[in-house]
Amino acid sequence: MVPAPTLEDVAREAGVSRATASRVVRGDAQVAEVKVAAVQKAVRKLGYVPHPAARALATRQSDAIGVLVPEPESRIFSDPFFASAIAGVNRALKDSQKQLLLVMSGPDGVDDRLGRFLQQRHADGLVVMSQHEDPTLVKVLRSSAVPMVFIGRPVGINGVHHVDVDNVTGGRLATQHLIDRGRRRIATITGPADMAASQDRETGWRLALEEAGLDASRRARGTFTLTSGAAAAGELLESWPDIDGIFVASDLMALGAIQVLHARGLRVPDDVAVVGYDDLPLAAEGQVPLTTVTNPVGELAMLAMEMLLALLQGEDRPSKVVLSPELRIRSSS
Amino acid sequence: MVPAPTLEDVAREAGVSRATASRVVRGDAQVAEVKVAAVQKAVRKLGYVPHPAARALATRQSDAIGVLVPEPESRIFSDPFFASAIAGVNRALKDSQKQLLLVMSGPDGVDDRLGRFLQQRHADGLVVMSQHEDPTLVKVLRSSAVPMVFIGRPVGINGVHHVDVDNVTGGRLATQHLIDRGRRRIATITGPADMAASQDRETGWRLALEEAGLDASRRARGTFTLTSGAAAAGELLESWPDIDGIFVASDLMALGAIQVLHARGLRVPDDVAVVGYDDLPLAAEGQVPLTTVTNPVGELAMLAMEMLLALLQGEDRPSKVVLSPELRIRSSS
DNA sequence: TTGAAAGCGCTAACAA
DNA sequence: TTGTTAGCGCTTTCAA
Repeated sequence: MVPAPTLEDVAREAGVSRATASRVVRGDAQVAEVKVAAVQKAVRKLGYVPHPAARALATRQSDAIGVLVPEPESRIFSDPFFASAIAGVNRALKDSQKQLLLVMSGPDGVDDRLGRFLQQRHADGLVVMSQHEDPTLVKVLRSSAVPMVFIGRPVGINGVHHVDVDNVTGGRLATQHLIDRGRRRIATITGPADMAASQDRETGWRLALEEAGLDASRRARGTFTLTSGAAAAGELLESWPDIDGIFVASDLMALGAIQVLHARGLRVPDDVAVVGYDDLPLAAEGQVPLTTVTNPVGELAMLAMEMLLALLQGEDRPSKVVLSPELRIRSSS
Repeated sequence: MVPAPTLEDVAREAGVSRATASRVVRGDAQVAEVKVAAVQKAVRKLGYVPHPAARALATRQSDAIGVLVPEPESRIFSDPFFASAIAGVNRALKDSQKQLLLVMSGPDGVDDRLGRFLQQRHADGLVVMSQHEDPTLVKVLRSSAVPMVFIGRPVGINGVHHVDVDNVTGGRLATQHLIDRGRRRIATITGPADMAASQDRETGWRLALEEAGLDASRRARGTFTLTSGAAAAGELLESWPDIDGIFVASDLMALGAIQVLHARGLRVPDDVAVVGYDDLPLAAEGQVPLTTVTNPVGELAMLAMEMLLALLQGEDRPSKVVLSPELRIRSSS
């Protein structure tokens, strides 16, 4: 294994100093045309590629961005939410030459690996998504000096940059739609209690019902997974067999819920109207095309990454960007 | 932002030389008990964490392992195969202190980012999965000196370390089972033609049929996705309406196929028996619990990573490990 | 515009 | 067992 060529080699080959070679490689300002050409030629000839570790050491930057997803792999790779989010983040990174490091929590939750990761300055910045109200996480994040942008409203941390969609309005839109369709006994299946998105969507549901003078007690909790949606639907039907509409806080859970409704011989939307959330491609394709609320995760992720990159450039950015959700009416309601 | 403490600081605090401090931090051999304690105390007091870039520069190692998945994000995050594989790889990495770098191809295929990645010695080793017969990829991989282990039979590269399951036997098991169930007009839905797993499973199907003196022409191609399975099933029924059994090369495709069968009023397994492949959790949970062939991807991935780690240690390992698949009989056949 | 030289934080001979 | 010292490959003053 021949040792890779170094900047020194390039400089020698081009007949210039290492400093000049470095300048050319980085595209840095004023270098005589002739020398630029000479260096570039040498780079090509030798197949030179800068050594990231050496560069990192000298610049005290890593040229990498961490994407923190405090969820176990099993969820990250099964929930389309993350596919969209990571794709969006990647898109924003496209022409920035930075590495993306995906930091997930192990099956046993957030361990000290994250803390080490941050301290080791593996990454110049951090995008945090799907944050839970985890005290350990909050502490680690708080005590870190690494610039970060959250996707979704941060819990337990104030004054931090974030991008979000208005989930309260989303929940309200969905619920109001059910009311407009003439439904009166409207339940909800929520996400995990410790996540901002869950809380806000539920709040939207409650507000819409209260304004209409309807009862807002029919509620079951899920965890944003398909099976949890099915389970929650079962609970709901157990406690309130009279339900005629459900606002489900995610499409995946809605799909699970519909399975259960069908299994009990209930028709959707005739007997029970269902509205999901997220507007996944899956939502439109299922047996019963799902009415749902848009959740522009990809766009959100892209915005977050752009914001982070700007922050790293030293630019001043508003600390909060909020997008508006829209209702997509299909046949499940 | 206070500068992070360096080894120098630790050494000073502990009253030893930098070399000794380094030895203690690395757990390296003989250092007097007293000094070990002193250094450890200093480390704790200062909150010292080694700087990976500096270490990488000095050791000429990155302490990171690349996991190459030449697929677009959209697939990686929607196919449970990758969830299992990455989980397995992670498990093997658990107590090895190494970073995992996930290298995906962009939406437009394998670009030069991978080449750069390898040249930059971002990773000490590489685990390659889901390899296609992509000439660019093959060339890059071939010309790289980085130790690598493939998951699945490598295509276009010889003599490289890999772990695999016996997909020919898998296809044969599935097909033989259909034959044993009395089916005689047995079709297959294959995966992409340029992937070893597809080729091998199809071969198993063909061999089983030929041995039984049955016709092996009923075939349609999919791409391992649910929708492609549905489409392929449609094609099959179009061309051979008499089909009474289908061996589908992945559970996801099998699910899609069953949707189509149901849509056309065909009962599973009464009219058409279906056998999938992969034994995903999903397979057992669906409306029709799926007969399928186990595909211990997680285990495979773990083995691959262990093999790679051993290789990096300079250990000698057999260049090939093959696991055996098993049939799981459920109600779809 | 260029080059010399001093680090960045760590490891690893080598010598003591 | 310990410390001294010379790098690892790059960036970045500073002077010329």
